[in-house]
Amino acid sequence: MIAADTTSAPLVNVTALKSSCAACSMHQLCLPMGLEDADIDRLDQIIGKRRRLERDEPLYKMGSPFRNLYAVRFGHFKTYQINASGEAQITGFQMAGELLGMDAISADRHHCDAVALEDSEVCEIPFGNLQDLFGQVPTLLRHFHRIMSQEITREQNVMLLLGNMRAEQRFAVFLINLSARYAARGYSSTRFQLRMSREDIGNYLGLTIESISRLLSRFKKLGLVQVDKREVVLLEPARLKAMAAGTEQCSPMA
Amino acid sequence: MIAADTTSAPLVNVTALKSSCAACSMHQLCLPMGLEDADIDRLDQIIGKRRRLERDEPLYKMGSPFRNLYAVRFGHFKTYQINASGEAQITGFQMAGELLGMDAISADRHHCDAVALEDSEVCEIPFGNLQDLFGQVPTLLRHFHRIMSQEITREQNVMLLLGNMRAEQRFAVFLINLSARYAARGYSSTRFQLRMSREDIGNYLGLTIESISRLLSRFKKLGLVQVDKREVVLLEPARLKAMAAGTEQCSPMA
DNA sequence: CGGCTTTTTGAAGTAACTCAAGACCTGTGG
DNA sequence: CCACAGGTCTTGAGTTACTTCAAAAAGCCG
Repeated sequence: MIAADTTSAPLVNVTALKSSCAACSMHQLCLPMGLEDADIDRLDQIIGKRRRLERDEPLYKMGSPFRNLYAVRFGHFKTYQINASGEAQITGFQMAGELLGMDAISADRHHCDAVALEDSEVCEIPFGNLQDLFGQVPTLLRHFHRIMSQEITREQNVMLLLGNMRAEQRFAVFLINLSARYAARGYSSTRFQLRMSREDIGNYLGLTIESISRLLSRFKKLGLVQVDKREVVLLEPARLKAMAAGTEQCSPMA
Repeated sequence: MIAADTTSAPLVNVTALKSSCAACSMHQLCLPMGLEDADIDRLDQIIGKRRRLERDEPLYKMGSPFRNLYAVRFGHFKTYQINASGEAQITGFQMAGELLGMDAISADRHHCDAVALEDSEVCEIPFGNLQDLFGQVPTLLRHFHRIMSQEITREQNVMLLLGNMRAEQRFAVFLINLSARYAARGYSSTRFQLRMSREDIGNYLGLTIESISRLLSRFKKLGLVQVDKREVVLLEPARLKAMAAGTEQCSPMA
């Protein structure tokens, strides 16, 4: 359907795919949030080309030089760090409207790898140009600070999760978090596809793939969720929320 | 020695304690890093009064309205989140030259508690004024972005630690991290005081106080460190670094 | 000193891991 | 279309790293 874009000549590609924030369905969640039309135009002018990625294709690698932030247009990504012994830790899953690459600002090099979980598209946002624009559009600057701050609080929440939650609570938090993010994008909050493997989920939550599988089975048996391959239905979101908050728990095989 | 300041009248206090970044020993690590003298002066003009805190005194609480960022002048702080079930997770320890409160920008409310670990002093940095200054001093803005980005990467490193390191590696990372930060401040990298309790360390590392105590005993027995109360000497920093990197490990009681 | 908190150490328990095997899916080529 | 190979997921059995519980030792401070 859209294969023509990817096979066309580069020049056409760049031109055809030049972004327009105003026309993008994500603009109320993304960088241009709250901007006036005139300012959105100015943002459009500095935003680079779109970039399409296949499943498993890296958007950037740890250590590569930092030039752009990326806004997810559609699809999903994961970001992960690799330690000295070669093991990975997934630090986040990103979906449409979310910004990638902010960890690279401090050292001018990317601090983690970002990989597409499915066929996806991003807008390249040349950071140098964005910085120039900050001086002219204070609203944009403020919103950018909010986005960075939000990333900080998101990570603090993950630290809380990894530092002192039991497996079932971690998993409930994970499901409820996805649910809320899909809801914010106009999708169902109770029925969605997991775009990542069980292994990715386990890695992100500091658990093994087997634990995730068992957790899913348990939640299924308890009537909390319905699962078919990667399709998930949250049957009892309220109880899941309570579990995520830590006010309710389910015994290990009631 | 400096008690006179705290007991003097408020007005005198504010005046006497008005900050001067140029004169501050931390200015090459803190917000004014890399600024020209003229710009440091402009920063000085917006920076609020200093605030002195006693051990265990809160700097801000979760949910309180966000007005200021804080730069630590001396002393140490911890920041922590409290979940619905009332348990805390320490998200960081801050020392001189480090910035507190960036997690509050996104929601205009503080997202965690910050508490002094010992008698400490901070500079209040009214965020509104700082934002005004960003438009006039681009260097300052860029450095601010670097600081926020650095906080993001720091937290990603903690996620890596909590998500897939064994207890001994976590603890080695913790010690090496403190060592490097003291070194950057001109203090010994091999001999320093732990400003936080064993319980705080355990909480931060996702371990129990008993585990920390056992780890310390083991490291002591292995000749890696010397410990007397809260005074720590790193006897084999190279091996500790290797453990932190994951390239070396010590068996559970060799 | 005496009461308090913090730290250490030991013994027992357990949540989650590892190992292992089989089921299930998915895509490829005959 | 089926067969088969390679990955992903599930389930079970046994192990273990860390926790929990408990008690004593050490430090702190009025």
